[in-house]
Amino acid sequence: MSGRSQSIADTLTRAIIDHRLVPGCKLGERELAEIFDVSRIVVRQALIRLADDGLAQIERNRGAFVAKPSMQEAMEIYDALTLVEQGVAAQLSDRLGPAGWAELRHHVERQRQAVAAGNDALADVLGQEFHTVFVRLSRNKVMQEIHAQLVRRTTLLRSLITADFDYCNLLDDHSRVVDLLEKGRLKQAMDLIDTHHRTVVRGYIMNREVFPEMTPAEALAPYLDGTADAATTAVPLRRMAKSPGNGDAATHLGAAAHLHVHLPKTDPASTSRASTKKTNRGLPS
Amino acid sequence: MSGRSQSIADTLTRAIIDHRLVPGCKLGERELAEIFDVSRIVVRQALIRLADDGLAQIERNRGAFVAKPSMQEAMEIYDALTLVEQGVAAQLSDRLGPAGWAELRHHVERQRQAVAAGNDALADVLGQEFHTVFVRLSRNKVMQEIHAQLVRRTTLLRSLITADFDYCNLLDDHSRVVDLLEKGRLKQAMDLIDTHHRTVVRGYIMNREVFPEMTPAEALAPYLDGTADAATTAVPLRRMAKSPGNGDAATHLGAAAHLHVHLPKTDPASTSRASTKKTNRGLPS
DNA sequence: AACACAAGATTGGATATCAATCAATGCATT
DNA sequence: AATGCATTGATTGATATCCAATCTTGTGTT
Repeated sequence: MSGRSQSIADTLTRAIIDHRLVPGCKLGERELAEIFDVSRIVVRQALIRLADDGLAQIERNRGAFVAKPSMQEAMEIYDALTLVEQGVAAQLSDRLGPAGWAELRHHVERQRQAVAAGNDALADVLGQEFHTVFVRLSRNKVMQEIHAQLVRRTTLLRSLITADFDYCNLLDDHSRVVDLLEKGRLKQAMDLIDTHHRTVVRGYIMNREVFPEMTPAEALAPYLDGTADAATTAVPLRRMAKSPGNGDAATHLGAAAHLHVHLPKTDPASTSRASTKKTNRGLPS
Repeated sequence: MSGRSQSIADTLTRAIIDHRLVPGCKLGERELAEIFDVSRIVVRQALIRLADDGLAQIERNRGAFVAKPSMQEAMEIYDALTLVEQGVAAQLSDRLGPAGWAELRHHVERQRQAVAAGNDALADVLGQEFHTVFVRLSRNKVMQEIHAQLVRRTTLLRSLITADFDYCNLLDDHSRVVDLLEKGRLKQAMDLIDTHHRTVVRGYIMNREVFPEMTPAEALAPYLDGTADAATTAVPLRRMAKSPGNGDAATHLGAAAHLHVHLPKTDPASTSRASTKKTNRGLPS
């Protein structure tokens, strides 16, 4: 459909929701232009798209940075997401046919099998996807796009927080929501959706200072080389599971990695490198 | 915050929601660059913003056009708007304090006075604003932005349709929604919001072919000259009221105005000039 | 140590240029 | 006359280069 700037925006979006580009990371025009081998103008257009999507923030004469939402904004994003999904739930409880309910059940079942098989990465993806499938069944493309944007922003948020979830409960929620809706117990289903998201947010502990573990060039490398399937090589979903051993991710790329993060002038030594240790990189769903 | 491209995007947005730039109208880069006295690149960035907002559509190697949503998309936009406002209503019924209710009542009262005074233009604006104020009281900026975008798109839709509303009922709806919500009758309030929007949509008769009455240069002229307050000179809200006399708008700018609209190859004589006569240019609220 | 000033770097934007693509025109053919 | 085809023109997508404004940094002075 569109040209280079859209595909670059897509790549950047992907890198951000994969947590390869973390909030605060500077997205320099010249640097990205070299990485993607395009002119600065195309990069600028891509950055405008990211900013419109809420994933980047452009400061006049200072450049673009990966968005670093405040705790307030995080709450608002989750509130909006809850509102949208509750509304969709209300629509589906009226209008959804048997095929739709079957698709939802099938999806939940696939996730359950992934969990049983210990395939946490797949379970994460399916857990995310459930919400997308849910909204898609509303057959409202406008709503889908709004929801997808909110989901992208919640995914960005997870770069900023140290989470502490009970995954089993969250997984069961999906199943229970489908059950309640199909039985026409809309009110309970909506309450459960609310609780579902509140559970996620309550587990959030924002540590606003995030240190990138790689330069943009390193972060974007997996998405660039030709026809390589990004899904296999690029997604670094390293789930820490229950063993809070020291994250290897922080070290195997080397402490020598440049810190391309925009920080206020607070003394950088006070926030020790140890604070970057994530207790959880999984995706709540 | 941002530079020229944002302000140009704002101006174009304004012109579109004022119905000075109608769906299908070509937004040529070179033409706009001359009008705004900037380079094509800045115009392109502005057009990207418009496209992200759903107000323009960019076709590769063909250029940008004011968006021309299908009937399907129109329904989806209104569904999404209903969903959002119902959700906000649910939140407000729980959380809104006395000051909030007072603000809503005050706003309704202002609109009522405007109607009583026969100031239809002001009543239109206030009617639009009610929905914005309503959502603002949720104190959720993310939701506000989503809602504002949907409202812009509904406003765009009104360039495409021949409407047939009962304005008195629509005005009363606002008042009744506030009453119902404050009394805690959430369900009824949500139904009324649904009915409110359905009433608007049901009045829609889309005539997909819209003919611009002026060139982009003419359409944008009022927004350009320096410090002139656009609100006074630029908004051409010519309400046809109950007298369906032939719209003067179609003639006083001259039939010689260039037709800068993108049309399929259907013979242009079949859709006679008379079909552009609008029976209503007012804003349902 | 605090402040002021100068140098460097980055962004925002203009201009000129080029290739690719689409639309329209005109011509030839049936 | 109508249809089909090729050329021409116009517009977009994109690049390179250049310049002004602004921000950051580093140095020097008090």
